[in-house]
Formats: sequence, C-alpha cells, structure tokens
Amino acid sequence: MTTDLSPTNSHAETLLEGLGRIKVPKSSDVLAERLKQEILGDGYNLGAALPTERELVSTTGLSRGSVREALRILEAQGLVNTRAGRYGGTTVSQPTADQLAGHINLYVKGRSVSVRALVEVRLALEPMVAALAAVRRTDADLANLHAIAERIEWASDNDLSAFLEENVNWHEAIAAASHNDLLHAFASSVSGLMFEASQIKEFASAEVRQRVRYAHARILEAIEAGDADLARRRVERDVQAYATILEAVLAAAADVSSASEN
Amino acid sequence: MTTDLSPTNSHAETLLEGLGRIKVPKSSDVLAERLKQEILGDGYNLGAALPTERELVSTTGLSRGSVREALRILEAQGLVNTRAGRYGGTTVSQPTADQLAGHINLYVKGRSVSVRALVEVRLALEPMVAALAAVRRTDADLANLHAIAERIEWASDNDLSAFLEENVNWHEAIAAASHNDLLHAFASSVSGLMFEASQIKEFASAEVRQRVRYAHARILEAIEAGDADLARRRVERDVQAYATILEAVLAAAADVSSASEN
DNA sequence: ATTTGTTTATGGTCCAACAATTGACTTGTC
DNA sequence: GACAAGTCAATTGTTGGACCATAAACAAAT
Repeated sequence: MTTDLSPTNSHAETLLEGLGRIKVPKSSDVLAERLKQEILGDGYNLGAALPTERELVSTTGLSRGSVREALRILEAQGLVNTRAGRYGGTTVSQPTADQLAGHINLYVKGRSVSVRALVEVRLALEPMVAALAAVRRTDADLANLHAIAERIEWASDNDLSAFLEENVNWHEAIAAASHNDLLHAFASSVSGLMFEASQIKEFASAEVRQRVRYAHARILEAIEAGDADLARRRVERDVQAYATILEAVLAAAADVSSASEN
Repeated sequence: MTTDLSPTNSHAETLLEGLGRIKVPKSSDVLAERLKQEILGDGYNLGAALPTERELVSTTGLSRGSVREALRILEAQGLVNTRAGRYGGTTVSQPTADQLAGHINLYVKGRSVSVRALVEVRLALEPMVAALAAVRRTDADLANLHAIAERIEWASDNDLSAFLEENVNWHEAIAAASHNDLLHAFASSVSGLMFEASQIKEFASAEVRQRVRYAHARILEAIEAGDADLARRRVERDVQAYATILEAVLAAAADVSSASEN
C-alpha cells in the first residue's frame, strides 16, 4: 500500500493515507452544537437560563456576533427562547408541535412532495390516530370534537372556506385526542398540507361535503363509544374514499392539461 | 360598549378598543421570513444564488450582522447553503431527509416522548411503508435489502451493536424502497430513535435476534413478490411482536425500579 | 394605592475593519 | 501543449467597539 506509485503527489503521501475532505466548521456552528448537547444532556432543565451573550463571549473567546449566530440557530431549532431587557436572556425551551410542523412543511414544499404521497402518509397515520383517540379521549376532547362538528355542519351550506378550515381543525382535534405528541404533530402537519392542496383543487362539492359530514359523525360515534377498531376501520374507509375522489380530480386535471398541450 | 365604566384606564380607552399585544419582530426574523417566502414562491429555483450579504445590506438597509443572523436561520431550516470564497455565496437548497429527521429527533428528545409513543407511530408507518415498497421497489432496492439481510445474518451471532445498527439500515432501506419521500423521512427518523432506545434497554436477546431474522426474511419475500397486502400484514405482525416484547421489558424495568424505591 | 419616573442589565442593531477561503486567472516550467 | 505554481479578487468568516431598545425592579410622587 505504501509502495504503490500513485500518479500524483509523488512524495509526502505516506502520512496522508486516509485523509478525506477536511471541513473547517464555523465557530457559530461549533458553539451551537456544544450548547445543543448541553441542553439535551442533563445540564439544563426546561426554562433554565443560559449564560448571557456577553458571558458566552468571555467564556468562549468568540465575538458577540458569532455567539448571536449560534443562538439564532438554536432558536430556529426551537431549543431556546430569547427575551430582551433586564432579567431577560436566553432560556431553554421545548420545540413546539407547530415548529416541527413548520419544518415538515418546508420539507414537503421544498421537495415538492406530491399530493398522492401526502395521501399515503395520511392513510398510514389517521387510522392509528383514531384508534388511539377512541381509547384515550378525554371529556374535553369529545366536547371539542362536538363543537367542531357543529361548526362544520353550519359552514357546510354557507361558507366553503370555513368548511375547509374547520375540517383541518377536526383532524387536528382528533390528533390531539390521540394523546401521542409525535403522532399528533405528524398528523396535524399532514392535514394542514392537504388543506392547502384542497384549496387549490377546489374539489369539495356539495356531495363531498355531505359525505364528509356523515363520515365524521360515524367516526365521532366510534370514538365516543371507545371502540378503537371501529374507529380505525371507519377512518380508513373515509381516507380511502377521499383518496379515490382525489385520484378522480387529479385524473380530470391531467386530462385538461394534456388536452391543452395539443 | 364605549360608555361602560371600566375599573381601570378611565380615559383614552375609546380609541384603543381592540388592541392586543404589539409584537416588535426582530429585523433578522423579518428578513428571514421574507427570503423564505421568496424561496418557496416562484422566485428562486434550486441552486439559485441569493444576493450576497453586502447586497442584502444595501437593499434592506439592515446591518450585516442582522443579515447574517437571518441567513443562519434559513440555513438551520435547510433552505440555503453558504460557501465562502469568491464565486461562493448563499444558494437555495432543499431540506434533506436527514435535516428533517434531526428536527424530529429534537422534538422527541425535547419533549421526552415515550418509547411507547414511538412504537405506536412505528406501528402506523411501517406497514404502509412495506406495502408501498412491495409495489414500487426497484432492483436496486432489492439488492440493497438482500445485502443488509446478509450482514444482519453475520452480525447476529458476532457483533450485537453491529446487529442493531444494520437493523436500522434495514428499516431505512425499506423506507427508501417505498419511494415516498415524506413517509421515508418519518419512518427512518422513528427507526433511528427506536435504535437509540434499544441500545439503552439492551433487550436484543439471542432469541429475539433469531426472531428478527426470520421476520425479515418473510417480509423481504413478500416485498420481492410484490404482494403489498402480505407485506403489510407481516410487518404489522412483526412490529406488534416487537411492541409486546418491549412492553415486557419495560414492565420488568418498572418492577426493578419500584422495588428499589422501597 | 395607583400612577409615574428612574435605574440598569440584558438583548438588538449598526459600523468598520481585517482574516480566511476559494475559484478563476496568470505565469512559469518542462 | 500540458501541467504546476503563483497571483488575484470577490465573498463569507470573525472580531471589536459603540450605541439603541427593552423590560423588570425599584423609587418617588400624587
């Protein structure tokens, strides 16, 4: 290995055998990473105060600008909050479901994930969500769901955009009733993205709206009864139906666009 | 409404009826948000170059520090990359699956999501993943899965940590074979988290390892045959079995800790 | 007791300069 | 002509210092 004749770098090669690309990280990245480890480790509890910017400057030897860039990174990751003013400063916080949903949205939009793919994810998540909700729903969850169902009932005949929005709230409420934080974040994020897609597609006909209301009623019934399997099956059928309708709409749209291409 | 006697703020109230909390956003947040909108909108294609920092300084009127903080935020969101040097600069990029997985991990760790909750999510995702993989897997996917299965076979009797790691690769490979970017990101992220939990719990006995290998073989068989329903059912049973074992281990651990409490 | 002002430690912002990086360009060498 | 080495220039990386804005605590005034 050390004696083979490489076509380039004739000398000073023996010592540099397995050297790949050397990356020189930015100081702000290094600091952000170190703070992140300390936060995730046992060093800081929720709400604990990090050192002030100027303290970090003196302890790390970095400039205040670099320290602040590191803090902006942690802030974007949802790990800290900052408040100005005396007795303000940087405190440890938990990433919120909304923040995670935001990152999921960026991923989906940035990569132009197809609506079909979203439906597939929904098809995976929502039956499980409903099953868990049937087992774990609290009285407050049920009250919330009933209230939303009522608003959907009203909006169905009056206000299309309100109908769609309350629909998102419905899915959000069921996801919350599953009392599984991660599932909740996943499901409500996907629901929100589907909502945006629905607004473009405009496929909520009166017939579809009627169907949705009926399906919701049956699902809520199952959740209220605490029947997990029934809730799962009914949601599964509902999402399947939705997917079928969506396929039809998409096919129609494809027809139109291919026709206009000729 | 305007004539009622409020207990405080006796005068100068009529003009301030519906004023909520006034938020003064940071300049870097404003700039980050604006750039984000332009990137997500039709303004920038993938790989397109954003204005240089100094151009942004002159067009926005902000200081370079604020501009840089905005760019760090976008970078943390995976929307841009930055390279130093001439012909360097900030370019638009897509968030990677790894970056999304990182945010999911932060959410899970930050909120101390239970392993049980993770299992529930896995139970929702993986059957769908397998079903899609059975329909969409390419020859490369199959070759990859076979290679991993072989390495697992070897590691099962020799190297426990390698066994666990290859296990993650297995799940990752199936998720990739589903050819659904979002599902892939979700599933592989959860797999990674489960892996970390497994390393702590140390519950991969020889019997469990044997079982895993058998299950993998049957699942791969179904995927190779292109039988979506069979693959779904087999994965479902596998994950169920895993969940059962995990419950037992957790119960045993709970026994130990409650015993040591007395 | 309520309002009003003052204090002051903290983050927010700006500016100016220099260092480090890096791809293109130029020159030198064989 | 091809290849190596050196030079250049535009861009991000980093620093130091200064000042502004914010907000909780405290003091004073009414």
